[in-house]
Amino acid sequence: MNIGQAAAASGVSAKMIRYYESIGLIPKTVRTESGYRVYSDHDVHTLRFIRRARDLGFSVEQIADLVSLWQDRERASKDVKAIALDHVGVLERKIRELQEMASTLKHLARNCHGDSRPHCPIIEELANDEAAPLPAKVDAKFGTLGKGSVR
Amino acid sequence: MNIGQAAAASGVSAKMIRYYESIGLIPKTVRTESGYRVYSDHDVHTLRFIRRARDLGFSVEQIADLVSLWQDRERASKDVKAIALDHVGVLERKIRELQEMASTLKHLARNCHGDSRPHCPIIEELANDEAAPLPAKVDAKFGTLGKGSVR
DNA sequence: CTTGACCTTCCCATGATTGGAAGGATTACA
DNA sequence: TGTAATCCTTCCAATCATGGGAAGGTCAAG
Repeated sequence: MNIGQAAAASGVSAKMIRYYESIGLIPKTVRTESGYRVYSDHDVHTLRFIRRARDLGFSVEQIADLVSLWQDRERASKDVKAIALDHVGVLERKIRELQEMASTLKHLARNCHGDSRPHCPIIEELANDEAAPLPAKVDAKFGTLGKGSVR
Repeated sequence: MNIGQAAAASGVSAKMIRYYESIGLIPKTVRTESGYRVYSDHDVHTLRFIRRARDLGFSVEQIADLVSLWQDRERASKDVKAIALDHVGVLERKIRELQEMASTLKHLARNCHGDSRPHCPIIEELANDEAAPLPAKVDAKFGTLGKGSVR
């Protein structure tokens, strides 16, 4: 099957399939005479594995590890579990960080009349030179608020 | 004061101060004869405002809006509140998304022995072709799991 | 006057993903 | 068979906020 069909069957875009190939996450595929990539059901299965791992927020680097453990029938389950739990830790730290932001903002918003007058605790807090610095940022993975989806 | 001192006083790195200037978030500063940027206490105050907004996860675009509302003494507090609440919504969606990932993973990890044997429900779930697709991803801001800190 | 600490601009990298251009291949239909 | 639509290919650029580093100018202390 062609890359478009593999994309549809796996839920990974054709663009990303080529990208994953280029960085070595998946091996180079067979090509037709005219250069089209050809995928098997097995390849699609691998792509689905990758997509599911992405859906769980694993980085491509971690996915590479997971794929190789997946393909190693002798793997120790503790190696997989370690990657998963490490990732859970990262996720939970990030969640806490976002929760702090949200609760601070909700608190400020609750005290803001939200009318046409200028008085606004939100702005005042941002402008407050005495404000306690927010807790030091974890070396949080999860970049900043870009446009991408987490997928 | 020089950019390095302004950076130390505001908590915004010199690199980022130059960047904010280049994108127009802050105005171009006065320069010394030799080209050094010169900052006043007022500039530092603005930089602190920006840093606090960043700490709350606002995008540079939103910060530009917040800064101009801050400087508008006639602003309506509802305009500020709208930005804040919009951001709270984004934060909360993201939190929910991460919580789903974490809880799925914790559930899987709980059922993984984590020993030297190969059996591992985590890998099996990732490889499971019947797996229900995860809920459609929100057009989540907050990119993927990159290296950056949130700051 | 030298040394070291600063400053300047410019380019590059990050991570995952999308967009698009230019051009070749395949397919469907009249 | 001709042609148009739809695929595919590679390559380059942009995203977002940030940091790294090079090459070179400036300044202050010794």
